[in-house]
Amino acid sequence: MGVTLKDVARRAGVSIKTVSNVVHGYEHVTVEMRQRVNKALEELNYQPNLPARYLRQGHVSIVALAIPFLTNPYFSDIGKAVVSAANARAYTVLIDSTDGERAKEMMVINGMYPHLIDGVILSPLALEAEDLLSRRVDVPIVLLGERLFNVPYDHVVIDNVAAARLATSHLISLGRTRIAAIGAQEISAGDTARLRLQGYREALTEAGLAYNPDLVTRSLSYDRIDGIQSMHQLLASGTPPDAVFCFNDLLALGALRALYEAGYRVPEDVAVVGIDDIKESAFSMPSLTTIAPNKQEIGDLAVAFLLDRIAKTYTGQPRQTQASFELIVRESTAGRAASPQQTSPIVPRPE
Amino acid sequence: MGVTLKDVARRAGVSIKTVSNVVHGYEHVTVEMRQRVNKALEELNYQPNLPARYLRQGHVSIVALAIPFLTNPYFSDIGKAVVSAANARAYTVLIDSTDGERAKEMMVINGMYPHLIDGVILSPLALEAEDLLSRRVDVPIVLLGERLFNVPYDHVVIDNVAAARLATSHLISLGRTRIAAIGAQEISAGDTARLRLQGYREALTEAGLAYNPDLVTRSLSYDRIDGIQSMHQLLASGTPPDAVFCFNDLLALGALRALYEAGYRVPEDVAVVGIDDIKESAFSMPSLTTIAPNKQEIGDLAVAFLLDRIAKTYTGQPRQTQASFELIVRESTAGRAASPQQTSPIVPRPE
DNA sequence: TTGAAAGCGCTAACAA
DNA sequence: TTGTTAGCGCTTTCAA
Repeated sequence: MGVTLKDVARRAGVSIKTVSNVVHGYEHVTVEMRQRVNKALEELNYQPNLPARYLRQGHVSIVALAIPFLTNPYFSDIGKAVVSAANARAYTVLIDSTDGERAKEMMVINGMYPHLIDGVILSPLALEAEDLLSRRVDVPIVLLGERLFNVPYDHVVIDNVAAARLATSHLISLGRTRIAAIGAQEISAGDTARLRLQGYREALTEAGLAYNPDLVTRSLSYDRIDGIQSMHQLLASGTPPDAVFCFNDLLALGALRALYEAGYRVPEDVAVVGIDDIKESAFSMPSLTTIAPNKQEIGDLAVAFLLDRIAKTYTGQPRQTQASFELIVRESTAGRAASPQQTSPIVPRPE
Repeated sequence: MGVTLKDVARRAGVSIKTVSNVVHGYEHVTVEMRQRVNKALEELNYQPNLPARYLRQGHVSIVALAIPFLTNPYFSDIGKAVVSAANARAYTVLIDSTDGERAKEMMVINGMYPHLIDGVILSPLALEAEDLLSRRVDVPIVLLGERLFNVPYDHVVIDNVAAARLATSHLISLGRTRIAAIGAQEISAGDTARLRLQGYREALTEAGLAYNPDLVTRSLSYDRIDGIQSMHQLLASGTPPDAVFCFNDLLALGALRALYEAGYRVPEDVAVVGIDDIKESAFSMPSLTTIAPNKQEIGDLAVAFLLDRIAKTYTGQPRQTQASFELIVRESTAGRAASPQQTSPIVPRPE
């Protein structure tokens, strides 16, 4: 196997403990000892055996991040944010994708890597509240996203109602009146859709516009293809909308694609807004106006909550925090006047 | 801490070994014993302590995958492929991003997670051959991509020269003669650019077209923004190209964006081809013709090579394999006649 | 300031 | 078929 403390100790002619002390930067070691040990360490290229250390210490300084899809740019952005937040606190992140399957999410919450991680940050898609309530392992969990609020775990979200209201209001401010919504879902599927639909309706009401169910399409998943289908459906209906609020960027990019296929001009004929601010949205044709959640803030908050729980620095009631977001106006609503990749953030008005 | 084998043994009134036998599905255990143990296992919700097992066994059934950028869709696709290949062989994957920084790549090859992983699949960007040659740890490594061929490690690639030749030939077959190339690099930066440029030139020569350096642009990185800049540069030059071969999809998507900004029609005025087949390319406007490397095959091969090395099933000379690839023709070269996404049923468009 | 020894939870060799 | 025990490499008392 590898080089052990024992090997180093023998080489340096000292005890194991002394080597361990040097490795850990323990203060009270004579300079001469320290030099001798460091020399042996270097010569033998000692690498600590982490499993052994973990076995002894009982914790591992690793957290898992479980997201539905690694290849969804929103989630890979979140992944990046979590990794950087965790690294800043000397934690390693093990990234896992659940494919939105309940079975995999169950494995995540019920100790997929027993004793190999100190905690989990989970963005659930299929899990039900009872799954979380009946779990038998006690590894700390922090939840991300708009599902499972009635469950005793720390949770990081954005204010979806406010975000949707801001997006819709922006379309209204352009003078649009037939504003469609893409991405509604049956109640059972989750809360994201419900909250965003609520924000959409609130903005309409506030502006004195009637809510028209014919302008709202449903889709099970939130991928580009769903946006394409929904948009085609809206265009095929009697009177096409003059604006669309899509419940995420991938849907919006699909909608742009469908409008392109059908020969509509964006934003002249139809203005489009999304939510997520994935990188691609700054480069689509036209570039996409969107709500940008502060992803780094989401990562920072989630890691902070989780490490609190792990260290038992905080043992109180479950906390729920909302990360900030902003509207980024691009060509899909402002036309070519908007500089494509530049951001012109509009901060939501305080509640 | 958690529930241990000892706890279970006490509960079931048997020895630790018997419990261990049951946990591992050892054959020679009486039914009655097995039942008693399973009951205790269930009641106590036993979770094996992996670090302890690893310490004992000396290996961990985990491999690391180190890619430059998690948020680059090509690499997240590769990540997905590697994870599925590894899972199929009962291995867990720890995904890491190096940001293309030499320091981080050095950490990866020099035992970032000592004893916590059995091997590494690395897609190097900044590392030099000597870095790999002088490393002192002996964790198996498999290399991905077009760098560092003169180094004694297993390596999975695609035939870049052939791929570039195919892409360029496709443009030639459309009758284009002023074919530009976006993504060339100084020699030092790596081999991808050199090989793809070589394939481009071979295709030109084969067709009796002259190589024109003015039609070749350089870019340090391969992001959308680089494609935008290069394309603008080409358009600003005296006579604009009638086709462009971009050295990856992100460059090509940037080029599409620049053509859109400048008011050119694709493919009528300028045809565009990329390499990578990231998901977004099927949905861009127009959708992007591209070379699709078989990413699952890349993942399968890399994992197979690595597990061979870990198990010492293979200890011979370093192996180098080329994964297959294919040309996917979409709108950016075939026009609206091409079906935009191979997979999707598109609702017919009015006019 | 340094050393000796116990023990983390597990598996494997050996005994019964 | 089941039990006992040693030891993986480390950290942590406790002594010296």
